[in-house]
Amino acid sequence: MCGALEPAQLARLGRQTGRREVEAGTQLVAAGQLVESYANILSGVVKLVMPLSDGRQQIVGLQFAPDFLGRPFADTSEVAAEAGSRVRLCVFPRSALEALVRESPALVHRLHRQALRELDDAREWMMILGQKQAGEKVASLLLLLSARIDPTKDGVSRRFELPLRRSDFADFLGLTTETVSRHLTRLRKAGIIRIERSRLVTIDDYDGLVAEAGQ
Amino acid sequence: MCGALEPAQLARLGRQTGRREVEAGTQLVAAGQLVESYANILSGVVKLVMPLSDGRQQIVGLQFAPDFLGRPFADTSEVAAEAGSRVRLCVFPRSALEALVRESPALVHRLHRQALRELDDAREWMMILGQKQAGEKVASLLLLLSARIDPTKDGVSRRFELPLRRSDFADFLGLTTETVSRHLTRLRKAGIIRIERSRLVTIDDYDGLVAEAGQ
DNA sequence: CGAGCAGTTGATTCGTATCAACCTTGGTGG
DNA sequence: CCACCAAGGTTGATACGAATCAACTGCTCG
Repeated sequence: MCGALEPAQLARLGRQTGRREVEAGTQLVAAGQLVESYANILSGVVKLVMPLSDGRQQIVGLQFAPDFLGRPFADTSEVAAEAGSRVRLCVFPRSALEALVRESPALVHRLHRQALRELDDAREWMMILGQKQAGEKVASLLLLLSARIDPTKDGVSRRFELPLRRSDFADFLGLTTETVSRHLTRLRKAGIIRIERSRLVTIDDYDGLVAEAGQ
Repeated sequence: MCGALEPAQLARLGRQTGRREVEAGTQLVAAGQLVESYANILSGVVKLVMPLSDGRQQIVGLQFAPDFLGRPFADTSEVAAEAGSRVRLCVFPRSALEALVRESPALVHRLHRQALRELDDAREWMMILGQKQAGEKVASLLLLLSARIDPTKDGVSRRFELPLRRSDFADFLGLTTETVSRHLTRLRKAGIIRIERSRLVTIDDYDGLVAEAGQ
């Protein structure tokens, strides 16, 4: 985010920001709560979760570095934010953001673009949730994670640590942990991926995985 | 949208706009196409559709009057727009919008707010697609339509014309037309709704419908 | 070493898709 | 005005995929 700011503004913001580092599972923002601060993600993955009163919940978005975290101009949002992995944040108060927004049109534009990107992501996942079956869903999520965890190398054969548990997969994909596990096993037995210690994934057959995801 | 403009800007925009009225089913924007014009919806319902190469498709949003239609600052969007009912539009060229945006921060803010609202809508539907079962999905969509088609009377016992076919219900909810039909019949036999000529719905038991939707 | 959580695997149930027949509605032309 | 037709919608029988319930394994941490 800070890329859109003037040096003077950056310096001013710097005086008001704080670093924060939290463990996986930490609740960053509760649902329906008015937020008094915003943050940029420096590293790690944040889950955006919508709970239903009976315990069911849906993960409606994942945010990676260097995404902006928070909801400017929001009355209230029914979305909670939770650290999916160990997360480092750069936090600053609501007032600081609002002051910057008043004087920097470029920043507003930047925030608008992120909102549009999140909208595209959300719609892509509506597609996956509504139309795809379990195997395609699991493959699609692996592809998403592989693309966003380490965007540097975007070639074939990747290896990365899953920032989510099986139950997070399930909550994202509208499945159960058992079904997620079965389909991961199926992909493993098909030689498309390898799994070590249940969290470390290697994609051996990238095109195969894309085919499994149904484009 | 025009509420955010100065009178002088409005007059200037007025000279460049045109009215357009289309039948249900008309393709307004094709998927993956760069749009050269924008529009405001004056009446009717527009479906936002994401197609998959094998024929499956997901409706990822519905837009009602007076929503803004189009995608400012978009590189390309994979979303197509199609008239769900007879639709009246107020169309204006891309250049007109861009000129206005350059000089009116209020307009940018307005567009940003709409994007955030659409994001909330999309996430709400991720929740419904991922977590709810067929009966809850159908009830939820009836509630959505009843709330947005005629926002004037928001009390109990409403009556309105569905702007969507059963197959649109299915594409929105990730179901088949048969399943949609079965659950509408179930709601009808339970005395919660009435259906005339398959398109005209009356909600007789609003609280019952909310309960069916699972909040 | 034992407790507890995460993950896997198996047996069964249940909800929705699929396939198929039929009904309804609205439009068209004789 | 009515017969016909096509598209949209409903209903029924069956198949299939994912949820559920349950047992078990492996890991991590006190």
